Amino acid sequence: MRQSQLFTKTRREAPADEVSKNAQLLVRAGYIHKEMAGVYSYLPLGLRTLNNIVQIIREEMNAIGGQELVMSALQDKELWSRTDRWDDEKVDNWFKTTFKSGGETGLGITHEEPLTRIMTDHISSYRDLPVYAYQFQNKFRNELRAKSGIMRGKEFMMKDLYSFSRNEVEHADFYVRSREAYIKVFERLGLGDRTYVTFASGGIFSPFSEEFQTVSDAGEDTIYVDESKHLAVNKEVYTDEALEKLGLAKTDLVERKAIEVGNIFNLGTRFSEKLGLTYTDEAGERKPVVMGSYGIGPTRLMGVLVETLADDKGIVWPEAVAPFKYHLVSLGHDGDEVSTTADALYADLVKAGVSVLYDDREARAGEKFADSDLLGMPYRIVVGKEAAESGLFEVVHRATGEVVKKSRAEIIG
RNA sequence: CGGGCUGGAGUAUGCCGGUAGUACGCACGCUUCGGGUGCGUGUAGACCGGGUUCAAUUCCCGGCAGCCCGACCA
Repeated sequence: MRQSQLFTKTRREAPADEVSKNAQLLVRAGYIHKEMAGVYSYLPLGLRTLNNIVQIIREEMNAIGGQELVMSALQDKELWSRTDRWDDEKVDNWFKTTFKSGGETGLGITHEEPLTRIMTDHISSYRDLPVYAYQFQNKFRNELRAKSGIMRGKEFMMKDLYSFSRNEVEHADFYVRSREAYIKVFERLGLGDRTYVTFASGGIFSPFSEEFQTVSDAGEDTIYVDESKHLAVNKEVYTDEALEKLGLAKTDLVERKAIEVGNIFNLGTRFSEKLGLTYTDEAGERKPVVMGSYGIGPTRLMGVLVETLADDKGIVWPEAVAPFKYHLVSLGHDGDEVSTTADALYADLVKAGVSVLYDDREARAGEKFADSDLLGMPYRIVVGKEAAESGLFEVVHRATGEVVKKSRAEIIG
């Protein structure tokens, strides 16, 4: 993509109404636009990044048998009443509204209920199980206080997968596989080293659950990390009982601030019993389906990546999620030899299918470099006089600043 | 939800009870061209409602919006 055609522009100064690093940088770089407190739009560069994150998660969910679908945002009050999760006394962060024809609806905060009901149409025999279904969708939660930029919004994207199994054994098998899949996701995103499987409270669902916590000073949670075992315990369940269950010793644990980037829950038969999701087993006996739910927040992850990897010059994307692999920066002017060389290289890269953002704007080198640092592509290819003459291009690694000279063929290769 | 703060050109800000200043941006011209070049000209602004006052962007009240701390976060 030619940067001269990109409608978003960078800003020299951070917006006054943002304090979090992720929002400041993403707004300055033109990745996102703030609509309201806790509500952000994703602009072209931001969407490309988000889509890359989504694709990694999608691949890993598919790899463990997940089937993608998408459910409605508008929710059926009657359905949620059956599980006692409609009443404001029970769940207080609904965005509720009314139909012109009368009656209430709400914007989806999560999707256990609708998916369980969908499954009642399709599951009736043990032969129909197990089923693993997931979606990427914006969730709406009427938080009293949005904060931390895109890491905690009122509208945010979530990947939510739900498992439907015959029994606890089958469920436990998938639960373990989902945990492994999550670990792969965070590794691919470049967050593997600092993301810990974390023992936590199960909330309303069960006594315990597992979270995936990424260590970051911008985090809201406090966890206790065993670095050698790469495990952690959330402060909320930092008890002798929990530590014993995990085989962790207090003396091996260090306190860290962290942000929750994923979680996995055992749901048991709580939803299937209330909503009538049963199947007939081999013996002809009707049984409730055993469920689990598994969430990851792609938009939050995007914020976490900025928080943990950015430096004082701007964003630093891991290659796996960057909107473009290369930022081709031309220092030429008015069709001179330098810009002709850059144009030719750009054409070759596009032809070869290489992901590249081409800064073909009429601007000074300093401004272009500053913008390039801010935008955070993994590699910058600089085309100046030297490159035009020698045919060797400076390829600068954004994260380390390391410079390597490469020929056109080597870059495309 | 409790506590605190803020609201002015597109953005970021200084001052102020009486003609709203600066920087960046943007437009035009010249200049410059490997880390936000320099100069000139132009462009553009007080959240909404009420009150006090001769006079309110400024002070007071209410609303709305935003930010921070805490609480909450299935």
